[in-house]
Amino acid sequence: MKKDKAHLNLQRFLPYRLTKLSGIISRSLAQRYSDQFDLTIQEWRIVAILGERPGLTAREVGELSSLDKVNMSRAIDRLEKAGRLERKVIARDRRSFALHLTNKGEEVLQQIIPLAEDYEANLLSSFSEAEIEVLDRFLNQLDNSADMLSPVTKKAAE
Amino acid sequence: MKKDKAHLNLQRFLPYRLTKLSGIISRSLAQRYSDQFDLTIQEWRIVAILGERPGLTAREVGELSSLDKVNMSRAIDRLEKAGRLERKVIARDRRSFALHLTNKGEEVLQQIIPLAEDYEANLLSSFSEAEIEVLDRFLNQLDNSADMLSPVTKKAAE
DNA sequence: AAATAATAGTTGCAGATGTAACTAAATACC
DNA sequence: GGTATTTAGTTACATCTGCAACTATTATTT
Repeated sequence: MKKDKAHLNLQRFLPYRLTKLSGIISRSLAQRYSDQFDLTIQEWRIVAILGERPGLTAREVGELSSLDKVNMSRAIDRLEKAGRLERKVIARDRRSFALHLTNKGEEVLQQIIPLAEDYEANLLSSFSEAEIEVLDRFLNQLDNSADMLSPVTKKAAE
Repeated sequence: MKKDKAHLNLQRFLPYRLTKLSGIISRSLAQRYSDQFDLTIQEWRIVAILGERPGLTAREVGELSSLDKVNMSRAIDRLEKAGRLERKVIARDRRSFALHLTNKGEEVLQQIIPLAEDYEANLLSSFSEAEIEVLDRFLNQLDNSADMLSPVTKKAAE
């Protein structure tokens, strides 16, 4: 009698597909950032956030960039040493600093933004406007489901 | 005169969104696999592939699971030590082995498949059948674009 | 068929990353 | 107001990961 074995096609398994896709994209972007600006992806995220909202603390930037505090601490160190970011003392809370891009940091950001936008546009070049909106909605739906399915996490990073 | 600074909203940046999403999903799945089966995601991929196609070599499994040869070598070691996989000598090429799941490995696979399918179904619970097809197409389109945009890579893993 | 190049897989090492412990400061509690 | 608890950020340590060098075997070249 034939045993009914369950089968699973990995190549069609959504978590695998997403991880693979995001890996390819991340490696490709990391390469560009690193080659041209000596910038890691973590640093890029921080710079991007601070460009929009200067003066946030490490914790706040971390929340917006999905980086935990250890990652933040290290990336901020590197950015500061590279002269791209500075910490300003906050009077009312001397545990944290207000983070600001320096001119140098701002310059990097201004150079890298078109590059990032260009990359994104290329990724989406086969999508119509309407499809991009649908994709956007799909990603939000997946985010929501994924959050629901996540064990309650004490990670600071979300 | 106002400086025209470029802005970029990280939260809406597709590579960021994909990385974040895939990270949440991967961590969540890794947790489950690890808790219940003491299995890493790499090992899971290998087991899943071998369940469908026993007898492949490490290189072949690696291609199908996007794992490079170093990752493969290590994961195969762990699976073998756990008694979940065995290597069989191939007469015509003594550099490689034919990989097979043991009964133990097959058992793990049979237990884990429903869990994985259940997780995926939950991820997609807010999607209609038609939407799932669209999502599938979108992911393929993104894969294609991402591949085009990747620097020619000698990675064995794709 | 000897020499050369290519391939499969392993291992050493270095850098990256995550967890947990730690310090300093702020907040809550009594 | 003083003690206990929580929070922001840093650091130490252990693990993971990726690259490059290596071994063994097979394929190619001449």
